[in-house]
Amino acid sequence: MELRQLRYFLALVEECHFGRAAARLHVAQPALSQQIKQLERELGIQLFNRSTRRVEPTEAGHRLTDYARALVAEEERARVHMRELATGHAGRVSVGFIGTATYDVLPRVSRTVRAELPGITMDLRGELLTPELVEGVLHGTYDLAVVRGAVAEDGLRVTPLRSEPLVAVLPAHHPLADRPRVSLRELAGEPFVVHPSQSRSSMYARVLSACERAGFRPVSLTEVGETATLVVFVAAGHGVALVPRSVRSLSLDGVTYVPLAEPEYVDLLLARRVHRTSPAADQVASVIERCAAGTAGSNV
Amino acid sequence: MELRQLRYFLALVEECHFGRAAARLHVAQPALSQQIKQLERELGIQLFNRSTRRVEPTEAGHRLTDYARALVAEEERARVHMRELATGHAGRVSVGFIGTATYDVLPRVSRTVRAELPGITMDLRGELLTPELVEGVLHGTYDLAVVRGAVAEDGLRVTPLRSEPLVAVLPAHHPLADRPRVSLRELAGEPFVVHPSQSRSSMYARVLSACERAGFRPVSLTEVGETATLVVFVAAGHGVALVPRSVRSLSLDGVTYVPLAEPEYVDLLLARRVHRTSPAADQVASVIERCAAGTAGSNV
DNA sequence: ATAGATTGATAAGAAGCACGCATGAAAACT
DNA sequence: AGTTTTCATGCGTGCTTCTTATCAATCTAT
Repeated sequence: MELRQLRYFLALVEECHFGRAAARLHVAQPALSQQIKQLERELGIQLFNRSTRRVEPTEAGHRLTDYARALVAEEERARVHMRELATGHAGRVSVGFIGTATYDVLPRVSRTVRAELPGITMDLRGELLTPELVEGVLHGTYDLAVVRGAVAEDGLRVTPLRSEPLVAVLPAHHPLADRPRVSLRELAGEPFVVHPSQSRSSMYARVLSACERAGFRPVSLTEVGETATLVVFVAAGHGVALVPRSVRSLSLDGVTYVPLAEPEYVDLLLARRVHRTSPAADQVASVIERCAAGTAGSNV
Repeated sequence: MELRQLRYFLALVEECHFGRAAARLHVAQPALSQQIKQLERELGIQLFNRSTRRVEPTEAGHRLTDYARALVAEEERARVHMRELATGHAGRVSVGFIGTATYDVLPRVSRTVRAELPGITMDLRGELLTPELVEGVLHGTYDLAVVRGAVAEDGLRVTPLRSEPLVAVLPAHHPLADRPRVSLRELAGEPFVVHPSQSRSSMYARVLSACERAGFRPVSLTEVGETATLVVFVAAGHGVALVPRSVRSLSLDGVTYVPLAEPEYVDLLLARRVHRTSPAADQVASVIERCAAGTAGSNV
């Protein structure tokens, strides 16, 4: 039994006439006769009572009609679904975000995809570290990753999303907290709360190099795993911190974000696989590009 | 998209290995590769990520798996159903019964078919007249008909079911009602209740010819359409009647069935189409033959 | 009743498709 | 580096399906 035979069969059921059914199928009449006959032979039962004057389904023919319709309809659904997947209008896409994009880009992307690509199911994870994101994308755990720092890996395509200035995170009661802007130099004596070291987070190196340019090394460093924790630590008075401007989305009592006098920028990047890329992931990638660009934390 | 391709596809999904899947399908490996590739080309989307070391379904492949399973399962159900129809284990069979078989053979057949051929749906009609039964069978309204009288029609195959003696139907207060048997001659003066004339019922002619052999013509005739009505009329005192012995199944207050002294027999016949016969109808036909034979009203 | 029209079945040749074999290329293991 | 495993490709073959031509049966019309 093949779908083609069932399509022929259904046409004949609906037309009750070999000639017309064959015309509708764009085949010659003998082809239809043969295929119906073969179907009957395979199933071991007559499907039509036919004379030169009348063609009508037998009981078996009537019963088979239901199955044939169900099969052809299911095929059509499969075809439509595959088409959606092929055009990127459906699918499951998993995206990983580093900590400092978790509270700003992630929710925007989630909202936009839900609105514009309703067929796509998102699988979002935030507060991740660049190394695991890179490996995750290469390994297939994530289709896309929003990372920071120059990532150059084989099999990975990395495109810039935006560049944003660093801002200082200060406890609300800090003497500098009310200033319109602070110079990095003024934080020289402060203990710092930073993202993980050992190149697990690119922010760690970025913050330390900024301090170095300002002519000092932080007197003490407290490492925390997540950006949310970092802000909480600052609120608790464990020190100060430098974060990309968009982290301001994460507002918390007892914490103030103050722009830096120095032009220190960090880049936000989108990483995707070179091979094994899905159309749905491409669609989501372009949404991410728009979401990151149209943000308060954009360049300048 | 063809079912063969989907079967290949499913084998590959399950084996995740072209060689093994091909072996399971009893085809060479290149054939499988080509068919999968063609399916991918037709659907416009990659279904497997394949290297020389690993084969695994893409997301599209995973999604298609559900559809493919559904399609193959539905095909199997269709095949099984067609097989049942072909072997006569399923189907719808309509059987028409003449009046005098309605209260005896019909319920037996109904019960037996339900018990022995649970897949067959019966469509039973009783209290019909031979002419409409014959036309009904030829026209396809009925697959089988239980009739009386010698029916010889083109396109109809008629086989004897049984022969049964006529018995007299008398009102309970009738002087002859208590006799172990009555001679037809003794009913000469009685008004008769009979089945329809004008050869619409074969019983009409049968009863009158029996009377003629006994040397009389009934003084009056009341025609009724249904056997049940006939018995009711006798109970109401409108006259006496002759019916096949099996009508005794229809017992009614105020009515007695008394055997005839004369050996007057009527035949019960099974009529079926010569062409356009279904296996299910054949199965039911053999049930009818058994039910009619193993009856109190059987010959002798 | 005979002729013509309609319609499905059949036969034979052509076209298309799937298949098998041989082979190639890439990746993993020794 | 050599060997093995495994999927892809090219080509020839055979089966399947299609088309054309024709037949047989049935209905219609004169």
